[in-house]
Amino acid sequence: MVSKRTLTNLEYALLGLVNQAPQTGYQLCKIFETSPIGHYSSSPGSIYPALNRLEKRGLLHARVERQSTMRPRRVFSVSQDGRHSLREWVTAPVDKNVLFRDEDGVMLRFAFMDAFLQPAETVAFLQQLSDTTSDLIADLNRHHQEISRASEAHTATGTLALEYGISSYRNLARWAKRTASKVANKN
Amino acid sequence: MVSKRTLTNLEYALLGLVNQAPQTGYQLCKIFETSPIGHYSSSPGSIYPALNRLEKRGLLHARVERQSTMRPRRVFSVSQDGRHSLREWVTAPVDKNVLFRDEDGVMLRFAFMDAFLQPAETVAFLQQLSDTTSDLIADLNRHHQEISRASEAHTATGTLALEYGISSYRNLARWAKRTASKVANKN
DNA sequence: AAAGGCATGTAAGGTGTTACATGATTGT
DNA sequence: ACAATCATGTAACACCTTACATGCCTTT
Repeated sequence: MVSKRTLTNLEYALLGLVNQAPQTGYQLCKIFETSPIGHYSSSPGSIYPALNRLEKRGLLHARVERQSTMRPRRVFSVSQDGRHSLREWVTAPVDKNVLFRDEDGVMLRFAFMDAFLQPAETVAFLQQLSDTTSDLIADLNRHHQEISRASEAHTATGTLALEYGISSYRNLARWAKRTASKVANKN
Repeated sequence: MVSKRTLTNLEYALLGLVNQAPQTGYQLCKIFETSPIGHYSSSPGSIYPALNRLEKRGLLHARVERQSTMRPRRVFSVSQDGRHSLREWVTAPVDKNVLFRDEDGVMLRFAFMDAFLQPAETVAFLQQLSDTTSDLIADLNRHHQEISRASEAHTATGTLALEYGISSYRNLARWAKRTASKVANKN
């Protein structure tokens, strides 16, 4: 049994990008700089160490070019184990607590999903996401009622911020349903 | 000139909560456990060290009860410096990059805002938030067009995830405007 | 007198951030 | 020859997470 340690979102993002096409660390840095993938700063200082970790764990394989020089160039590609890890990550159930604590991570999974899943499976994921989100909304509504009933030292803007949170998840649920139809109708 | 080091969101959250009412570390732990404030796990292992840091920097003051025993109890309240820090944090302009990288932090600022600002100032903040969000949406739309035009190795779900991001900021802009009216109409 | 909630803390480990350092290649 | 860009890496630092340890107080 391989070590079950889970990866960070950054590591999964790298794995997912390399899975789309083999890349060097520098190219991956550029992608993070120029595209809104995740909300990381993601400078070389985090990316190269992450790539090295992934290589050490055997999820990524590096083909070394310019080998003789002191500044070799490494082109990464995803190994079997890496693809397996990615698939497990992408297909994991959408847990309510995970959704609450790490919505970015859930969307990251979705973004890399179509390298692994059939449209029908993607639709199922979106349906599950929509359901879990509804559960979360119910929780937040309960909390909203509680702080309204007991007029605590809870501030006005505090309540309004909570309402934003709720509207935010409503938007997620709407998007998930809309997108599920889109994907389904493309066959 | 006092050290300008900025605090973490957790530290600001603690400062803001203690500003609403003096609290012990344990009570603050309970608040994080039972309410959807921020998306932290926020167990004792992060809260107590954070409180100690804030005390060391003179932003929080602890009144010690049960002093003679080996397990004293500390009730925290916010110092002048602490209130000043909070006010500066809350009233800082809404920067586009900050909004993109740390939306939670911006909403946290809003949640603690009414301890410091008049309704009119809160409305101004929301207006600024709405404008900055529109800028961000424009950026994301540009990026969306780019990846549509150049049909790269960009995946279908990747594009859909980007669309979620855009819808998400649209929802934020809507909320900001709606909430601005609400606050304005309450005088 | 035992249980459970109140209350505070430490230690190990991993990760992200910033800033810095360095070498290779390409274009002008 | 020089600058810009390609390309990789390290070091210091701070923070969060998890797990663990400990003691006080109230209720039964």
